[in-house]
Amino acid sequence: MTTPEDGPLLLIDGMSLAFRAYFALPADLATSQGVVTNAVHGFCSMLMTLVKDHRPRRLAVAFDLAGGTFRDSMVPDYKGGRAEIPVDLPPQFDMIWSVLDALHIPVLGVPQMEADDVLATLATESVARGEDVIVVTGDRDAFQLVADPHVKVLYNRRGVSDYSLYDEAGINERTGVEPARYPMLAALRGDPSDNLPGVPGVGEKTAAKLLNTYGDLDGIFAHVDELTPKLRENLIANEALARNNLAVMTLVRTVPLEVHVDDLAVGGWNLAQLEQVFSTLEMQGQLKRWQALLATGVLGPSVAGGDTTAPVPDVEMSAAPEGTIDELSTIPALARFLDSCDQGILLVPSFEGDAGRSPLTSVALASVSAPSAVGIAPGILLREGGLSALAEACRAVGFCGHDVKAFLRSALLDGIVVDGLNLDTAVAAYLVDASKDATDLDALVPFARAEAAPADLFSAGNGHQWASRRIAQVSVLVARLTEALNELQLMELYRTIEAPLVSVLARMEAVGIGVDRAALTEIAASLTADAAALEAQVHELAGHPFNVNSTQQLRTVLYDELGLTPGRKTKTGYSTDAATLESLREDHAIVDTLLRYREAEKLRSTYGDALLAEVGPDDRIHATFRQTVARTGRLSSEHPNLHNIPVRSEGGRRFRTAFVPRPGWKLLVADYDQIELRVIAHLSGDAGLIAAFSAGQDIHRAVAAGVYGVSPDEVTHAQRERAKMVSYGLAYGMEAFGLSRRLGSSVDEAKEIMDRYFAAFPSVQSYMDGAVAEARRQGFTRTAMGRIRPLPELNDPNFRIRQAAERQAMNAGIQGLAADLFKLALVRLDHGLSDAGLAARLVLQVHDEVLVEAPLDEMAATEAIVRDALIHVADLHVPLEISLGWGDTWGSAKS
DNA sequence: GGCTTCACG
DNA sequence: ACGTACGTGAAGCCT
Repeated sequence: MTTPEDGPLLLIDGMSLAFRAYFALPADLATSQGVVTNAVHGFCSMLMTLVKDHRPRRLAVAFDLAGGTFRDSMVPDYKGGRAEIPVDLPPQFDMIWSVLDALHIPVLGVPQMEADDVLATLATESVARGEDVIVVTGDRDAFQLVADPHVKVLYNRRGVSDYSLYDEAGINERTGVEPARYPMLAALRGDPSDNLPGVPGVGEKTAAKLLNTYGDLDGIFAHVDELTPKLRENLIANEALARNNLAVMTLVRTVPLEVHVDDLAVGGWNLAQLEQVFSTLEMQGQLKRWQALLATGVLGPSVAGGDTTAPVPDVEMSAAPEGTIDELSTIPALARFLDSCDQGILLVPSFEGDAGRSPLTSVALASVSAPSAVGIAPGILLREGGLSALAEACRAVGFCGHDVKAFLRSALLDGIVVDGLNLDTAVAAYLVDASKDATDLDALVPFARAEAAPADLFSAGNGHQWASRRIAQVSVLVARLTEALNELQLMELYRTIEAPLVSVLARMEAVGIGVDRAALTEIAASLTADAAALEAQVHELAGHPFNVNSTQQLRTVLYDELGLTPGRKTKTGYSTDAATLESLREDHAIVDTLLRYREAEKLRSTYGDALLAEVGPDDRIHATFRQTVARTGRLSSEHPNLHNIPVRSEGGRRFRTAFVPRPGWKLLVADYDQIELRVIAHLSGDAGLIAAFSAGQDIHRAVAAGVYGVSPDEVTHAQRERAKMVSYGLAYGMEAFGLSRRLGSSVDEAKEIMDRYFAAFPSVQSYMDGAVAEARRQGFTRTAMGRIRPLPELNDPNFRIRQAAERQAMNAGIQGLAADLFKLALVRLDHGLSDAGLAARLVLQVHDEVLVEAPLDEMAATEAIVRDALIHVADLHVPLEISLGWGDTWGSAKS
């Protein structure tokens, strides 16, 4: 057996192996997020087989670099006619590099050179030292290397396991000529895979015969007169072609490399890194197999020190067309740079602290057409006039960036409006797959290597290298996501709703909502007092003090010490939630006090001091609205969350009186009436529901009448309430059990009610069934406005998970379309106000509700615009209606 | 960082 | 036999 000490140099053409692997394995080999990894799987398996079978002492993998090669200028349409590279493949090159990184296997690539040229150079260097070489490739060009007895070619015909190992005799047998003459053979007969035309009338057999008779092209052309007239004519007419072909086919053995054979010794792999890479790729099986293989020592020792990260000597990779980073320290320099960005601007801002709320540190810029030339505009320059130059350029040529809302917001704080957003890669990634964190650039392009930056910047740690990497990532994403949006038919949704919404939200965040500090302080103080008093009472009733906020301690007190009957169990023990406590209310006085304490404490801790702490020096709260988190397409709010300000309880509602308009202005509050139920009516096309909505009936009363078989005016209050619960429960895919709990009735009774609902409104049931079936068929749901939501769990082996996914499938089209409509309404509203030249402005949105503040003399115009924007947002089978009111606080405006 | 609870639509 | 209504964000406890 060969040992590492005398094993060969194994040189792998990574590109051709990756291609073979890609086409050999099914494209459904993917991560749970749908990232296709079939080529990575195949490549890793092939690599493992190679290592096992050949025990290389040295090892390297070469790739072609993007940007073409010197041969492109030698042949018209070189390698033309090849199938397009599938979109799923290029991202997998990055993943393969990461695996190789962790294995400490050098990855080589030289601009303008093909992988085989690099391999030929290293093979030549190695044989000069008398060492054995095996070149692994799917490209026949490499046959010429076997001319040296130390070199063999492992030729991959197709698939992952169909190999032939050729030595000199093997090449002779296969091609009819000796290896050194193979390029001449190909030059004469042409090479279909490189799109090289051959000499007419000269095929494989004739070419071989000629070469074996006359030795080489010179020999052939010196003796053309000995050939048959037809052949002679063809050869003479195509001499230039044949000679050019030969030049193309001949591998370059003198590629200038910074690594040499001695740098290619195996060893130095990093298990922790490998674990990390395979875990990201969700390739646990490969990890296990590699762990076992590495333990045998075939790839040498691991990196010294165990898990330290030693950089792979991929020296040649950094010889890629070098990126530049220029600090644009003057306005003219910035202007010059912007002028060069005539195809659009890539933009990556960085902030001193929280994005959008703190000053800009700098903005990294690049032209879409030349992303490796990065310009950094420092914050100082931007604040001293640079920002308006940048904004002007953005408007003129358009710009792309990742999560740009914070940048827009920040510019607004300096009074600059930045228009011209072309592609926000975070928003686009969210549309493509809302189930992953679209803001995490490193997760979206985990394996993309930045265009190499000058080495000194890598060590300088001044942030420029980071910015340059970001620009490179965004550049990759812009291309990929534009394609993905088109492919998934999401581009219209992006253009008409999501992209304009970015600016609308930025403006709304920058404006913020007014807060009456004094009122808020008072509410908080009174709740603090309430909570303290109630806590004391709870301690009294328990007989001793304890931390009431600790569910663990509370469990002990209620169920062990006081002997109350426990109900539902959670993962960690008996539940103490409100529903459970409600059922124990009669059993002990402590329960009621506890519930009141919980409410006061919740309000105090979440909306008291916490909200107060968010109020800025301008007496306003500037929350952040996130456009890329909610899987259904809704927005979310954070820092603080203004989407859950209390309204249902008397005590909590008081907080809404602390939200106020600008002094002297009025606050308009408008919300859709039952938008989700109207969406259900529209989507299902149910005649009964549509008739009820169209007639402007009280929908819950109408539903109750249908369910209970009475006329609308006979419906009791209780029946109406029940109907309401059924209607909303339906939108969530609720089952009889859930309904019974909420109605406080038996499951049978709940079942009966649901049956009657579906009997009265039959199209609703078929819509729900259809939604699930469609989602299962496609793997995702799609709203009427095109928004998709992947639901891979519909095929989960676990019944519970599968059922949850079915409920999500039922809900996604409903909540999703409601979200689409509302977002579009927000855009229309915002644009309506500015088109009318009003000072009135959006200050807040809460899923189906908008708050607008307006000067007194704009109230009428504002109201008209809001009504129109919301009501006429889309033409559904049912009318959309809103409730609208004005006031001096959020609390009083909402009727 | 996971868990529980609870505020909203 | 299982769990049981969708979607968020935040606070506080505990490991």
